[in-house]
Amino acid sequence: MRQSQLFTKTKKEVPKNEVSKNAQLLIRAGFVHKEMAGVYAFLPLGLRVLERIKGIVREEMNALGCQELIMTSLQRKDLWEKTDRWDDAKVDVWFKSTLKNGTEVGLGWSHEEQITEMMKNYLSSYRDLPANVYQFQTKLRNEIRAKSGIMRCREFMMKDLYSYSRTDEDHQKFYDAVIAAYHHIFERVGLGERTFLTFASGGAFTQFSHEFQTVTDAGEDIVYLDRAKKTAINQEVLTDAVVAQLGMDRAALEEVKTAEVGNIFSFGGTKSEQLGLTFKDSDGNTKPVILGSYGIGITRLMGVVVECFSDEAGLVWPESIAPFRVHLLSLGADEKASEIYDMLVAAGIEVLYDDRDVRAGEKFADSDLLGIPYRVVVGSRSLESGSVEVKRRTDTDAISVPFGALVEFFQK
RNA sequence: CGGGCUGUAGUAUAUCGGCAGUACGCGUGCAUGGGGUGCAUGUAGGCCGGGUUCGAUUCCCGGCAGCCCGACCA
Repeated sequence: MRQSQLFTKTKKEVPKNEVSKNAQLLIRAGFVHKEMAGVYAFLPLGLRVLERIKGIVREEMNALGCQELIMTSLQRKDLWEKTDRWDDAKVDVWFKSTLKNGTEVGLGWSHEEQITEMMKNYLSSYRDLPANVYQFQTKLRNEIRAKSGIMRCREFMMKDLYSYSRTDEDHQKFYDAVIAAYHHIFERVGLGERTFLTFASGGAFTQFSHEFQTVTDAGEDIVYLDRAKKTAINQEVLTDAVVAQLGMDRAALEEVKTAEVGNIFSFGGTKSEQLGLTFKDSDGNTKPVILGSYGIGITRLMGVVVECFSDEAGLVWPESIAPFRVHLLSLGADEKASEIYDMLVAAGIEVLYDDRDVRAGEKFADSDLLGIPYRVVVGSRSLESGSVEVKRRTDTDAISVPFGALVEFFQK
């Protein structure tokens, strides 16, 4: 894409009243627009990052044999009454509205009830199981206090997966496979080393749920980390008994601040019974479907990446989720730069080409702010030497690559 | 939901109970052209409502909005 055609602009000033690092940088770089507290629009560059994260998650979900669908934001009241979660006293994040005919509807803050109710239409025999479905959906939650930029919003993108299994054993097997897939996802977005499987409250259904917690000061959770085991215990369930049960040594646990990027739950058959989701097993008996739920906050994940990798000059995107792979800068060498741009694009490399008529300093500063992994500079020096300067966003020095070797450089 | 702070051009900020200033941005011109360049010039502002006052952007009250701390957070 030619940068002269990108409608967004960068800003030098940090937005007033915006303390969170991720929001400051994403707004300055033109990745997001803040509509109101906890509500952000994703602009072209931000959307590209979001889509790349979704792409990785989608690949991993599909590899588990999950099927993608999308539910609705408007939800029926009667569904939520079945599990006693319509009452504002029970769930305090509801946005609710009323149809013209007086019918009350809820705006989806979660889709467990709705999706499970729908699945009743399709799951009636053990032959229909297992079934695993997921979606990327905008969740609407009336948070009392939105904060931390895009990390805790009233409107945000979540991937939620629901598993329907025949037996506890089948369920457990899939649950473990999801854990492995989640590790893989966080690895791929660059957060693998600092993301830990964490034992957390299981609510009414099981003793523990599992969270994926990423170490960052921008987080809201406190977990106790066993680095050797790559697992942690959320402060909310930390007791001597729990530490002993999990075979950890309390003295070895390290207290760290983290952000929750994923959360997975086993519901057993309880929720299915509440909702009437049963199946006929091969022995002729009617049994509740065993249910699991698995979430990843896509927009929050993007915020956490920003928090973890950015520096004083701006954003730093891991290659796997960067909006573009290459940022091509023309310094008064538009003809040659355009030629290189066409060549790279033809080779299938995603390039943002800064073809604007602005000062070199501004181009460099913007390039650092946008955080695209590779910067390629074409200028008078290039024209003399027949090569371009290539620099990684995370490096301080550039290397020289001949014009003819450039495509190959980015293809490996 | 408890507590605290704040609302001045598109953005970031200053001043003041009596003509609202600066920087960035945006427009124009000239110069410049490898780390947000220089000079000149133009553009644009007091969140909303009420009160006090000769006069309110400033003081008071209410509303709305934003930020922070805590609580909350399948």
